Amino acid sequence: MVQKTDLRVIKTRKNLYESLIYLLKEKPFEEIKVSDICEHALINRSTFYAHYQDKYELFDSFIKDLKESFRLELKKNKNISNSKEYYIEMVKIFLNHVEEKKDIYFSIIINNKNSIIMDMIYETLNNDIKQSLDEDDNIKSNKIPSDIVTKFYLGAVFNVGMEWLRDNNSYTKQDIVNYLDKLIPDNI
Amino acid sequence: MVQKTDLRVIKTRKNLYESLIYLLKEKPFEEIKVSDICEHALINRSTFYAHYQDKYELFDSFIKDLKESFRLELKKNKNISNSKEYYIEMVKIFLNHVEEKKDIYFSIIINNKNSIIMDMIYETLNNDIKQSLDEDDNIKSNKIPSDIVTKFYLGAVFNVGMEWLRDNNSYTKQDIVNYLDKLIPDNI
DNA sequence: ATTTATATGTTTTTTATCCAACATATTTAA
DNA sequence: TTAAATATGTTGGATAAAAAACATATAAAT
Repeated sequence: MVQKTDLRVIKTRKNLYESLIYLLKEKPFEEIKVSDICEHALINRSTFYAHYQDKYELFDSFIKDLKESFRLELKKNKNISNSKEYYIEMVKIFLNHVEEKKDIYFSIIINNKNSIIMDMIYETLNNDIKQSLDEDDNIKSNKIPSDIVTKFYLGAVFNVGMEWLRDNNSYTKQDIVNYLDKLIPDNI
Repeated sequence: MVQKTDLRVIKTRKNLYESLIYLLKEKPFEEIKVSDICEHALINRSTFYAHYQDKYELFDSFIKDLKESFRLELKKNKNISNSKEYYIEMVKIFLNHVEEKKDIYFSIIINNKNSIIMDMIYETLNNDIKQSLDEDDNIKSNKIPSDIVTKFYLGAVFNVGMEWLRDNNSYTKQDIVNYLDKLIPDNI
């Protein structure tokens, strides 16, 4: 049995994350000092260094956790990977996730860490599909190789989602879902 | 020199307060268990009891702190106590304070702890006037005794503010300030 | 009425965090 | 360019909080 993390550790990390997000809304990442983060988080600086080497490591760790939470949400998608329903469900989860944490994503975007989000999300989605393909042995046979089909729709869905994330106002979540529903053929 | 409180203590109390407020939005005070508060605050129950006897003491302490923060804001009012400007400024500070913490006040109100707020605010305002009268030796002489005048306008302003707090939608802060401006004579 | 489950308090030991002080680096001002 | 001010890392000792276990009390279920 995996023994669970000390509550104090959980709170310390939580506070540091939240402090970082808070400060990212105020000023660019490069201008944020470790001492700022600690001060706002009510964490002693020595404690900071007990957890992270520097603010970069904190940021990485934060992104890693964000990824993990996204991954967990994706896990709820029970459809088979190369089906229309799978992609539609995937994009819904993605949009909900981003909406829920829009403060965070917005902060990351205005700090020009755009590519980090893209990498993070793409990798998570991609792994999800991989795993789902492995678990699922009865994939419909097809003229086009399954991994090609996968990449094709993943790329498509991912790019539409990213566009929605960047340009936050033009379309509702439902719009996006509807568009994708029309774009993806019923039987892949 | 007064040595400052350990950061850990500050955070523990902060977490417990926030947890209480959070839970007060979900269910009535009487239904909230100490264990609920701790669980949501990520605080060990034994730590809770190191700070407070029970949830009632936590609540009292919370109200006390609320009062203190209100008192500090009031201190910024530099006008002399028995002047129109003083009362107008006082009501502005009061309205701002309530607006800023409306989540909290709302929670307290729906839990029928209305009288606690009223007592707390009235007492704070009243003390502020007392102190301000003490500090200020050149109060304008007047036919009516100064303390009567004080109680009169304090009661008036307080009651209007309370009405605004109770009935949260009918008037804007500016409305209230305007009405009071008309109701209070220019030279008291 | 008796069992079962939840909640309340309390205690001891272990540990994460705080604090304070220091040396070193980096930035800003004179 | 040098001095002053901020920021970064590190350390050892003090302490608040966590964990785990226990006894008691209250509420819910049988």
